[in-house]
Amino acid sequence: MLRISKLTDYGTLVMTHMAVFPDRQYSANEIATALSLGVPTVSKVLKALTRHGLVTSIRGSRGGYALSRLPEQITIADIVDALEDQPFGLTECSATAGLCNYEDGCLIRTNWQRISQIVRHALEEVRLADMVRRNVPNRKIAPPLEARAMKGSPMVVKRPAQ
Amino acid sequence: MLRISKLTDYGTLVMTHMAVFPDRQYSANEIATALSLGVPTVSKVLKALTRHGLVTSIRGSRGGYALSRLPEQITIADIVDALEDQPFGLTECSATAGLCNYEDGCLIRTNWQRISQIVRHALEEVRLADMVRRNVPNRKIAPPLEARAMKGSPMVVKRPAQ
DNA sequence: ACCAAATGGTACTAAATTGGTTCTAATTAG
DNA sequence: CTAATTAGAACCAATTTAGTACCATTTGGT
Repeated sequence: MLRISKLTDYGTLVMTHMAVFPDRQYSANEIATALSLGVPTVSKVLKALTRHGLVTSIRGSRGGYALSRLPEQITIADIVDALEDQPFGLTECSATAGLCNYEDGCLIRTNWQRISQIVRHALEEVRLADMVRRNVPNRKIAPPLEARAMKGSPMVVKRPAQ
Repeated sequence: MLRISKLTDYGTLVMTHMAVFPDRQYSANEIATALSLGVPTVSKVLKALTRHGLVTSIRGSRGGYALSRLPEQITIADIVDALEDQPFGLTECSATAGLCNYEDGCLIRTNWQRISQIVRHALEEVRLADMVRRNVPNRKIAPPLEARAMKGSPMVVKRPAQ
């Protein structure tokens, strides 16, 4: 569908939420509550992010997660790599070699690889720090009740309440 | 999965195949055979491409399809628009407005829209004409039998034979 | 030592999406 | 009139994805 998966979407939300206070440690529970997402789902995302070294986990009671790098040093591409299928590439054929007999001379493949590369660069250019730097003031006067109820977190998306 | 769908992939194959002789008329059957894809599948793709005005259909006996514009005037973005879900956007939230209460001030959304825009431009910059202009010589000496059997078409991908 | 609060990992189930097929109608050349 | 061909809708099966559940492990506090 030429979309990132929901898990990846959640990943950007979770990471952005954490980037507001980059030094703090957050529990899965806290993040899930702040973002009104399911705890198991957020846990799953955090586990994957941990495995890929984007966040550091502290186990045991009073444990939690913290960014393992500064928000300036984490890109959307990092998050996508952690949560989307690898290898990166908009078509199967451009991502994986050996599927086609004409590979060497196939301009379709070459072009899809070129396009995929551009997409990748776009993802690499957006850093987590960009996600929290609010440069456009929010001009909404009175947010609806539902939104107000979630005021705790700086950015909340209306997703299935779970 | 951050991939185009197979149908869209087929779309680029079909269109590229047609772009080799831009003035010719092709039947669904002929294209399917040349690309070793299923006739119903290719038909489905061609129907969608027709609805979106990328190819012109001629009905009735001795009917078929022809490109409705020159290969220089058709881009990959056109094909994606015809075969992928609309509206274009890497996340649901960036594609469709009104899903979130914080939209106005949400930098996540803004950034995803920015990224989607870059992706779109990349797709718009590759024209069908680029797909057939073979500028890198194919250095393969002896193609495998299976490939040789499909020699009729200039670019064939090894997909389920159906 | 024990318990409570966390994360780690695997596996499962249900829902959504996608791919591909089938069927019938409409069109047109011969 | 018939054969060849596209149009369109509906359908089914396979795959993928989302979300949940379960159990193991770790660790701080009492």
